[in-house]
Amino acid sequence: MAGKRSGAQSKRSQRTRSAEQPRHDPALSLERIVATAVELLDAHGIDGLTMRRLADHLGSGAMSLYWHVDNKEKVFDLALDSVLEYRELPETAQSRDWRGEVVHMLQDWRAGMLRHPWSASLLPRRALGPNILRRLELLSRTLSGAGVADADLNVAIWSLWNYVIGATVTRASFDLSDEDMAAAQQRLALVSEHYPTIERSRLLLDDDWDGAFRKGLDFLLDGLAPKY
Amino acid sequence: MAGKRSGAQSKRSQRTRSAEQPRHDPALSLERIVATAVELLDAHGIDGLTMRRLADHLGSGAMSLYWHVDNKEKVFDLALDSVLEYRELPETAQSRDWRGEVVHMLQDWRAGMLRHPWSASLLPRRALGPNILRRLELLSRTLSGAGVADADLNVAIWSLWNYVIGATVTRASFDLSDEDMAAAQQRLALVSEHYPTIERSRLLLDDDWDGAFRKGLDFLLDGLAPKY
DNA sequence: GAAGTTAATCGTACACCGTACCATCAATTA
DNA sequence: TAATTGATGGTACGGTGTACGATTAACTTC
Repeated sequence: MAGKRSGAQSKRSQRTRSAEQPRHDPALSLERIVATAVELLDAHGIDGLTMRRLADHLGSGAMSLYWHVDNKEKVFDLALDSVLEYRELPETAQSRDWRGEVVHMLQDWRAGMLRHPWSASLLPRRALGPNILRRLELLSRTLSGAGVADADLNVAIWSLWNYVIGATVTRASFDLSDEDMAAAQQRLALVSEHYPTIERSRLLLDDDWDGAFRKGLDFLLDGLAPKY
Repeated sequence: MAGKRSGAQSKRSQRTRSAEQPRHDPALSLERIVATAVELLDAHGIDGLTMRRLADHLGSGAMSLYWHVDNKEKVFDLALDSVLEYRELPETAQSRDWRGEVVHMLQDWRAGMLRHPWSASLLPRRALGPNILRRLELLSRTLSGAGVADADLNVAIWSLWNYVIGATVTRASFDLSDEDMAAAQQRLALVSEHYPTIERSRLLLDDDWDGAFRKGLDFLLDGLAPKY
């Protein structure tokens, strides 16, 4: 099988030879493609990204994309990963306040995905991109530095990961159109009837999502590392 | 706008008048449609469900489905919700061992979704179906009965929810084809190089997902309700 | 009975999708 | 100059969701 440029990451790239352009310089590039894909996803949602539309916005023909990208799935992969870049806190100053670091990174994680709600719905079906791995590595290092034993690291990381992903996916699923929101409101009427405890705790009405995320995260960290 | 049978839940149904058939009895029914959709999703994954194929398996024409269902999205909604039915533990015996109850229900939740991996990837974009609400109500009631104050209930529920959803979505995303698994293995080679801490803790290699889920859940419950 | 209404089914058609295949052209290399 | 390669894109194919309208069978009302 294999397309024209399958295998590793294709593209020209390193080859320090000289400061010459590859050939002319190509109209398309992976970077431009991914950036435009993210724009389209932001603007029109996950179903609003089609190869033809993407090509249009890039001023090229649809099939030209396929020289740079194996298929549409890859575009999704790249778009998702591009949203998950993370710049570390400027001054780590040697592991001081590990808890603050963890909270910061996880809040940033969530915030980054919520800025692009489609990313949450993309997540379930994709493997781990490099940026996710980088975040996991960072998290591991921080927890490890805080004294968490290697044997416990696994569970700790997964717990935090699960919490963040779940929170993000959930929050994103509530970012619905006004129409859907109206339907949801309507459903809440039924809720009060059949689900009294939910009603009493105002579970679905309280919209301080960020605060709830932070609080729950604190509880989880309490449970994970009561001794540190 | 509106299709022929929009509005509430359509269908004939209650009307206790007499034990007579609605008309003849229709070849199609919401129940049959949903059940078959779940079969197809189980067998061929999320992209394997098309209206035409669904109709074929039901022995009907594709457009016939649209009398019972507004559109394909609704089929997904119904399929997802149908997977999330829950039978309570037979003998609740008045709130004894609330923690055991919570763990049971959340494990069941996760297990149910993992039995139908497509359900996890469906979740992010759908609103709360009745069965999810029922589970949330149950969870609320149990925690409330265990003494959690109404003010804290909100955060507690969301934390548990987040954890379960995240764990399920993550686990499901690793249920990939053999081919994808091979690619993942290959990526692990790079991991060892660039992500030493991940490598050391064997984060991605340890596959005792169920155990990790249980342990992390315990940690979370420890943090949530240390005093109960 | 007849006539009208409604529940339910489905064939056809349309716009759009991802992408295989192949032709094309510009720049580089020989 | 000729050959090679990087990069682009037109056309076409098989598939999708579903709008529209025709069709039939059962029930309701006279």
